[in-house]
Amino acid sequence: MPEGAKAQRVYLSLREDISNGVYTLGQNLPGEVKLASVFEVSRVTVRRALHALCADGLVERRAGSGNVVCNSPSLNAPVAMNFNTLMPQVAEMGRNTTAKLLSFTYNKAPDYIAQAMGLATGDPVQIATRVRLTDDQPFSHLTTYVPQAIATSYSENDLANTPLFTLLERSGVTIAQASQSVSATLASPSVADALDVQVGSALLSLQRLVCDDKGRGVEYLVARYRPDLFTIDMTLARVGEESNRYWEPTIARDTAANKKSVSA
Amino acid sequence: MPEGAKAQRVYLSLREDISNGVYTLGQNLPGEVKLASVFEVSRVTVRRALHALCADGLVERRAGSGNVVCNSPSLNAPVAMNFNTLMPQVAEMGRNTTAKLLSFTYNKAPDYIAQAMGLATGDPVQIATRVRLTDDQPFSHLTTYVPQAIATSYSENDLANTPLFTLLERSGVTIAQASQSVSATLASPSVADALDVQVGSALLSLQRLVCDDKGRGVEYLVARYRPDLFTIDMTLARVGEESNRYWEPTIARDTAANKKSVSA
DNA sequence: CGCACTTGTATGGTTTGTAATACCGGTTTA
DNA sequence: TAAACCGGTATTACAAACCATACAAGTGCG
Repeated sequence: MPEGAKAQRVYLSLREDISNGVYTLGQNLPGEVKLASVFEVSRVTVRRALHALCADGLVERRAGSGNVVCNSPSLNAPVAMNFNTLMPQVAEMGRNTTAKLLSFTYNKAPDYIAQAMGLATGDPVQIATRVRLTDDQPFSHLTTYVPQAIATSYSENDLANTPLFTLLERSGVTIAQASQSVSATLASPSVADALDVQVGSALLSLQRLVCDDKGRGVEYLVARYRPDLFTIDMTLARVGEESNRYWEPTIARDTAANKKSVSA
Repeated sequence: MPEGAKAQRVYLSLREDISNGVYTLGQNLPGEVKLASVFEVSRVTVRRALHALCADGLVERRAGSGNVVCNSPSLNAPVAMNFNTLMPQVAEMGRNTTAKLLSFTYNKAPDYIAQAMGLATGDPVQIATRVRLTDDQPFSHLTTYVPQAIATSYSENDLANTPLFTLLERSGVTIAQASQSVSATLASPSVADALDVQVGSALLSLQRLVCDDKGRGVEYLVARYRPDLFTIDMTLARVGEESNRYWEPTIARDTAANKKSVSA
């Protein structure tokens, strides 16, 4: 298997560091030879990455002096969706953002999904892939799996305009519980294309299983988010006495105050 | 800029499709020539990708017959730490895992951290970098920033053995609130080395600001987690009536039951 | 100035990924 | 059985990416 372009890895890594505040706007960045030894590549490769950063307007190259950071991408970014209990804000977002339906089929679900939802292997599910945009910028790539019996109660058109929760609850499903798991993955070509990022970028990954009051799975979500446009924020309060102190999530509908405290 | 290995793109794309249910377990996958034309690469390139998939145990290659899907990824994942309210389980983990102190200095904090903690730019903070391992596998890379006045109440040795929360509360600090932000980043050379992953791998990223009862920042955490060994899990319950339904986090100390439902 | 450091440029050679083509052998189906 | 498809293998060729090196030129500082 090919190793994957090294120059691109250097480029992405440096871009990360800049947007994460490792290198601030003043006069910084290690020298080319230093970077080359850190990344264990040749200086030519480092230069390719630096040229790309320069073309992006992130660094300015000064012969004899060094490379200075002259802009930060995510600083003035239209950041971010934020949520505490995750779901409610997603529902609210449904009104402020646009969605695009990429694919829509009925098929049997992958085993691990069928198993998690409590379906027999081979049961048909509706598989829909959507992309959500804010200000014409795609920030999330969602693939949902819904048992066919439930899914037939709404149309392909509904899906493009209305959040799935609303559709499900309108269909008479009583949503009771959800369990979700957050992780990170690399952008595969298809989602990279849909999210308008480079292949190999880091993406926030979310898997969610939604169950009704009878414990049957009604939705399984596989989501990918652009980390520069989307973060999962939450605030916790320390409660309890003495040796029995523990953390409790703060239920904050209006979390505007938190946005500034922990940037991203 | 290099384009990034084609064979790898085909590999990732196919893997995505398999795990997303586009190709199910039966007898499928288009022929090699068909795939080559779809991806607009040569047949040799497709074959490389298929060989890699075969080595992963995802497809079985049958001469004369075709390629059949024989497994789905993420099934046998060696998952994972899991937590709901994040903090308590971290404290529990402190006893089951080992930690290694990589660096320990007093220095001025980066601008954006000083600002978030409400410090004057230039105020010295203790900067400690630790790696946590489970079964000798490093899974998290933590960098903590603590104001020097507070940090002097415990020793460098304490830090390697005891969770920071315990140390802080033992020092008389009244921890009141925390706000955190979850995202994804690429592995930079230094953390990649510490976490034993390739440079450019995807990592789960967590930033956390902890404040005391007077609203002063007492700890700022920058954490990186290996997505294959660590996920953030949580369960939510749907409560409320009719139009006022919303999600509420389930406070689950014992979340063993959730582990199986949403794998990773 | 002169030294130490930086980026800019040029050269040559090696490695790697990719393409195009041809041929062999197994599988399926008419 | 024979034709049509499939994957397995091999060859040749080309281009891109990468590396190592050396040297020129710009900058900052004592």
